[in-house]
Amino acid sequence: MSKILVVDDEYRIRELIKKYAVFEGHEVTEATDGLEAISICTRNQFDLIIMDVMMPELDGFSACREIRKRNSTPIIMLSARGEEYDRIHGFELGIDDYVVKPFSPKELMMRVNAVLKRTTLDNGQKRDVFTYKTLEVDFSARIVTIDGKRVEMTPKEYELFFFMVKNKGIALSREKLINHVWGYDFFGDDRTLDTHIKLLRKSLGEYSKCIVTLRGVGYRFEA
Amino acid sequence: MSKILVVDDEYRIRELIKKYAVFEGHEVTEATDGLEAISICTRNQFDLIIMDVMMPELDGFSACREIRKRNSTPIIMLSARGEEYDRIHGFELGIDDYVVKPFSPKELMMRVNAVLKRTTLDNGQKRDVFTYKTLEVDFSARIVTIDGKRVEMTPKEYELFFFMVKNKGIALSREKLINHVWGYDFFGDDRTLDTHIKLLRKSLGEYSKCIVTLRGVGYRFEA
DNA sequence: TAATTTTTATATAAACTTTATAAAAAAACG
DNA sequence: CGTTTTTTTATAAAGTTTATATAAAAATTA
Repeated sequence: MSKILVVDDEYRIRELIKKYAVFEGHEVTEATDGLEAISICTRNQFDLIIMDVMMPELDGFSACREIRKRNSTPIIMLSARGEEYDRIHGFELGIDDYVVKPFSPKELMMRVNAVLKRTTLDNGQKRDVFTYKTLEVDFSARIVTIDGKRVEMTPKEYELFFFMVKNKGIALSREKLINHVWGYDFFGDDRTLDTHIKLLRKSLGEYSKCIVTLRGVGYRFEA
Repeated sequence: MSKILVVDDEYRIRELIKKYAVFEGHEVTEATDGLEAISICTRNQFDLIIMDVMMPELDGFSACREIRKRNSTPIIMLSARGEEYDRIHGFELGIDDYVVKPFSPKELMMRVNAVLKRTTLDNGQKRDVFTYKTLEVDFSARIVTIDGKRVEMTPKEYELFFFMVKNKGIALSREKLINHVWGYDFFGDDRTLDTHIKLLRKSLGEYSKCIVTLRGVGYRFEA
């Protein structure tokens, strides 16, 4: 059983999806446009969002972007054939899958279950995953992947990276980073952090630029 | 849960907003006019202010301006259709959003949540952001943007600017600025501050005029 | 012993301060 | 008042310092 948010301005579509999803044992919440979807998402945590691209008030892409600023709930997009092909296929927005309208409810449900399976652990708990383009950080499994390929990281690299990702968009002072990764009783060399940042950047390849140096302060992870 | 201040002279409107906001899990404080709003704001810190434009004693715009002199709490304005279109849409007062009266409580709540989400970090903490026209200073991220474009600043520029913005509208003596940015043990040249003010003004472009020279005293940031 | 972490040493790039000069404002003076 | 002098701030450029990146060696840990 998963909590699903269905976002579509057409009542008929919402009901159709709801019917099938409830039949599969899921709990469904509805929203009629992007604005409402965002509003609901700020108050509730869903396991999956099914969202139409074309909607009044606020379109699906914009809503998706807004929602992703807060959390990384999996999103399946519904779109008319040929509609915004690039944006759906691009990883920019971190869309997990898409279904072309008109769709067969059966096919949609297959995709829904596939996504849910990806984001659910064997023990039924939800995976805590951060996604940005082709970079995936699985906090539950302590696994980082780029383009689907596993990125090996040493314990210190993990700690440093996870802390930065968890605090993305926030300026982190060298002191804060050291205190968190090495502990408050670390009196080591000042270059230790640099070295680990260097190793981390090397591991991150093309995403190394996400770690921004804040001269005189520390570092910040941007995504 | 956020702390919201509702400012409107009509009891019915206040109660309506309060009912919905409390339902969404927020904590609501009420004020009946601009004067009272300012008074309350000097004693309390809110996460959001919902304020009517037309009020006795002191109108919403004036109150907004006064409040913004002290802090940059997000503000949503309520206005009758066609009322002061320019001032609401202009960035002058730094209004975050507006809703036309009569409004649907549902729509207002969506906008409330949208604004609150914008000002909340991933970790749930409030983002510390200052906004004036198209100038945005994100203290949490240590990022300055103008027209949405990033403005790169050196550490000293940041320190100087952040201190001035935090003390906007206040005359800051050269001594005070130097003590804060360079520390009390700085015995450098007197031109050092000038040079950094110059660099800062260059970075600020059109907003350079916000840094006013107070001959014989120091500088003041105006916004 | 291999993997990982820390330290050391050095390079490099960025940022800071000083110097010198120009410009502007205020004060002094006739 | 208008002009000159003094004081203060603005600006540009050169010189100096500092912070971080990087490589490699040493130490630690598993």
